Amino acid sequence: MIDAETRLDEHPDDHKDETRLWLRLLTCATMIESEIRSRLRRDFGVTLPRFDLMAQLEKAPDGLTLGALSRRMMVSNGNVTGLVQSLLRDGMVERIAQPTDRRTTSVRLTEAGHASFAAMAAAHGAWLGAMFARVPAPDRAALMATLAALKTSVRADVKEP
Amino acid sequence: MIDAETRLDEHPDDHKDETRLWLRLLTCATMIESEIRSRLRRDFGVTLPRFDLMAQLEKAPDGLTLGALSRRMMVSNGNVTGLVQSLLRDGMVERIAQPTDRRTTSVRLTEAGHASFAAMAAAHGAWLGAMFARVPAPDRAALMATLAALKTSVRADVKEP
DNA sequence: CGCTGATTCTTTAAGCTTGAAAGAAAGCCG
DNA sequence: CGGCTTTCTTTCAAGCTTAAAGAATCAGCG
Repeated sequence: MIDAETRLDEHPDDHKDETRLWLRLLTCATMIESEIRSRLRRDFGVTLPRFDLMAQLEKAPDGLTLGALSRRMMVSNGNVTGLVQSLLRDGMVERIAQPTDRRTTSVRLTEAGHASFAAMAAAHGAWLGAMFARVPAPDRAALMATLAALKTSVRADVKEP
Repeated sequence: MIDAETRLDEHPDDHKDETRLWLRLLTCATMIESEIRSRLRRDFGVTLPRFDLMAQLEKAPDGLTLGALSRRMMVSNGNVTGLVQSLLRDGMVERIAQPTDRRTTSVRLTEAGHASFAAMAAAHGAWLGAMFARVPAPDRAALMATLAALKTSVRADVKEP
């Protein structure tokens, strides 16, 4: 039993540590996301998914295809279809005719969309600044680096069968 | 303009750093959550919210009220009602008569629920172990600590007007 | 040219989620 | 005791989300 117990000390099979770490990460993300969601609704009458979509378009002045939006937002294709349709109704985004490939339809922010997003982005940044305020600057830098490593680690595991 | 520029160097008003940090945290959480969601569906035919609810009950052998479940899972009350109803139909949980307070209804895992959850939890732990495998152990410890600080920081900001 | 397969978007059904409102039950207090 | 507040659960509408299936287009190839 020495082998089993020795391995247990250093590489426990129950993965309790990883599970706790994951739950803590999830708790932080959920807390922040819930708070941002409710503030966006309260102060701007907008849902979080629509804000996220507009944020992607803000970073791409030439517009994005629905597929590109789907990949960047890490949501399904059909999801993006519905979000774009509702943003079209509200006049926040517009479609761009695509002569080269008629399967794709690109989308970009309208003037109204840019203006609306600018106001929300300012508040959004201020909220995050306040939420992170009590985390020391060096810890933030370390967090940024470790999360990059985690992203790489997860991606490697997902890609391998 | 010296004041403004000086302040900009040390406390930029756009909160770009905090926003990037938040987006990276969100990306990690979303990647892991999506992967776990699809594996739970593929291997066990169960949805992530139901797994989460069963995980809470597993940690509370005496059962939990719906309100306690709602707070621990950080979701709305009505959400828990629906999840419990569908788990009741599947025989995974059972209600406990509560003589002291007839407003509350406690819920706990059935035998079938315990057995079903045990199999899923083992796989769940193994998945997380693999996803975190490429993150060095010291970094994990630091991550754990910094996330605790972040949790405190966010909670403090949320509670204050 | 026509065929085949891949890509892209849309649609559909089922389930999840919130926020708000309603109802039931308990506790408090004059 | 009666009224008030709080707590807990449920219901409801609107919107989000996924997975899977379908439709349209493109690209390559015989």
